[in-house]
Amino acid sequence: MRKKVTLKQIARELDVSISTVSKSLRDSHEISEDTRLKVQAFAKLYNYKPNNIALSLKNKKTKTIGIIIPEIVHHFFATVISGIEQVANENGYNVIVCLSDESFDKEVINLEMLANGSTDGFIMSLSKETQQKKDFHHIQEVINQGMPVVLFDRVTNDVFCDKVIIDDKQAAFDAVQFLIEQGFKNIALITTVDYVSVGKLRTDGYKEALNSNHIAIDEELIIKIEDIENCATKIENLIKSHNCEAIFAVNELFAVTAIKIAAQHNLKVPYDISVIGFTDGIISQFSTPSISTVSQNGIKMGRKSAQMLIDRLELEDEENEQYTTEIIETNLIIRESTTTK
Amino acid sequence: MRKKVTLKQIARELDVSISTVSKSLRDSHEISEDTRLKVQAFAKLYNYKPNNIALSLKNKKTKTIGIIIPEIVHHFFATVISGIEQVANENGYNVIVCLSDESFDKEVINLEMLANGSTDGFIMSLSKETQQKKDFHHIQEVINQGMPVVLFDRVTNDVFCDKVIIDDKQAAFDAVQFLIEQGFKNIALITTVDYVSVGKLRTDGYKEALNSNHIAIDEELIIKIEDIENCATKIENLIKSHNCEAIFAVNELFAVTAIKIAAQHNLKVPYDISVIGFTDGIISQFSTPSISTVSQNGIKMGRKSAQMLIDRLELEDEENEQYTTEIIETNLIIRESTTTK
DNA sequence: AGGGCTTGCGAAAACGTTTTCGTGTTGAAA
DNA sequence: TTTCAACACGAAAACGTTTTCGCAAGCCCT
Repeated sequence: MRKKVTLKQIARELDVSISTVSKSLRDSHEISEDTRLKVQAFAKLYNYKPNNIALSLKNKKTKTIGIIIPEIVHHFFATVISGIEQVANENGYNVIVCLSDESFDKEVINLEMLANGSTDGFIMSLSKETQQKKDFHHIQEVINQGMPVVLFDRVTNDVFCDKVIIDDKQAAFDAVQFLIEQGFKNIALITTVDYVSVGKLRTDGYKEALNSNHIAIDEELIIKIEDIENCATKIENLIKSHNCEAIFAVNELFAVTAIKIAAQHNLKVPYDISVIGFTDGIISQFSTPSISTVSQNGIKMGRKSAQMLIDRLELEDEENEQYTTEIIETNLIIRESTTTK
Repeated sequence: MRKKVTLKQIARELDVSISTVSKSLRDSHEISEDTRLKVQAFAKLYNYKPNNIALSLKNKKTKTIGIIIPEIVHHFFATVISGIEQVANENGYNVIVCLSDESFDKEVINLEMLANGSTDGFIMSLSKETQQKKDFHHIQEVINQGMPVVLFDRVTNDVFCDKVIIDDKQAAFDAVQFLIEQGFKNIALITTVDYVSVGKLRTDGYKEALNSNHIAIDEELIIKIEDIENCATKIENLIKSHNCEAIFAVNELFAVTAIKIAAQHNLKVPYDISVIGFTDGIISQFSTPSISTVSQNGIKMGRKSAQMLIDRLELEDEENEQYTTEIIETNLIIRESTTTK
């Protein structure tokens, strides 16, 4: 077992000082070519690589980005991480991933754990519980300590920092508008409870689309799902009791579940009901029928978030207090789950 | 902006030495109750938290696990990370995630980057390119330096370390055996090229199942996909040219693609063709028809990997050279894509 | 020969901890 | 009064770097 070699060991072997070794390896002009080459050869032979931890301590920079998200087993979040990782790597950063599991406490613990020197900044998406409690002191705290934070997707207005979002309301509006243009009037909405920020926004977009087309909002056609486990009966009732012609679902799971339940009642999508979902994930692409959906480009979102964070990290002096909110465009992908009336 | 407070600053404020502060906070009996309480109160007030980097440098332990996987936008890998993260968190470790993107070079770069002090050990799954080149010197190198490595799923016999796998061959055998028991004889295989270790093993299992049931292997019924993009024609040919009654696919994507293509040719699954896939991901669960599949428990795999790594990290003295290979059980989940003949 | 410059190198501080060891003060025992 | 232990605290080393500064030797110029 050949342990990693340090400057000190090289110095001892070659009978020079540590400073000389360090300078030689960094091609300092202070060192004669003789010594420089000798040291470099030796270092190469023993495969010397500087210790990152020591460097971090010295430079007060870890070159590491902390990511805190609700869960990773979720195609959208996975793509975002993927995007973050790309840009991070391009800029010599590593990413350290923590999962809050939708729990406020875990979010706080993870944040505090990483804030003690482990990372230079954070990219986060809020947990459901955090959004519900509206308690963001932990985030404010790390910002006060001078660590930049970028919030994405599930954000809040209560903390000032850079943000990357999609225009959820507009995207929902567009989707519903599309359905209306296909001739549908009785359009149902399957959404989340209101404290989930994106769910609320998409609901707003839905309502606005109906309003601007002078279609009355029928509250019976709107159902709010708390947990996916026992949503079946609610959706069942929706499909049976009303003659809904089309459904806008605020995520993939709701969309595919609706399609399944419809099928169980001998209603074929899209012939009997049209469905549009949200998020272009695996489900939308591969289910039969494939699902028309609002595509939010997770990779792009991740890349943008990482770029904003790194920019701020490498600015450092200017103290640019101008926080910006970046909006990633969405687009409607029309597949097999929609048709015209 | 209130920067993080250090021992030194507390010491200066209270006019005591750094040692005294450190000892007070660690409840040393060397310190009088007076000073101890005074220091603790002050530290609490200023929300002192020890700097992780400094601790890492001192202890030569980072309490961080490096994960290197081919990609994260893949349900299986996401579940594994999730499992790793659970156990890591329970034991006070963080995880730092790097993606090789199926590239050998990126795998090497990431490994070397993290090996310079950033992590205490690694959990990896090999990239396709690495498996193709059969070059594992980078992994051997970090092991030689005394950092434990756990390989999972895509492993190799050429490097000695702890491993966590499923019994791919047996699982494939079971799946095909099941099809045979349903009365099918013309069973096709959609698999990967041979250098993907798990693909090869699953292919072996398929063949063995046929053999042990005295069914001749028809090479025309076996197709090997290199990249998913243009596999359509191959699968099309398979479905059209042969009267294959059932298909065993070595992953979800192949399975769902086969079902789609079959549908395009007016062949209904499972009435005309039965299909079994591999990996119980989103696709299998939510596509219509839902897909019978071999379920590999990613969470369990991740948890086990993390546990093995941490065990070895915290053993440290015993130099236990006994490497073990853990096998995670799989089970066949029968859904709508299979029927009896 | 003396002053000044360049060259080549080492000592030491700094980053923030923990821990070992030493040391001065006190009180009590001899 | 001397001796000794207990007590309370500080100095310093260590982890592995980088970088500033100082210093000695050699050279050139006058």
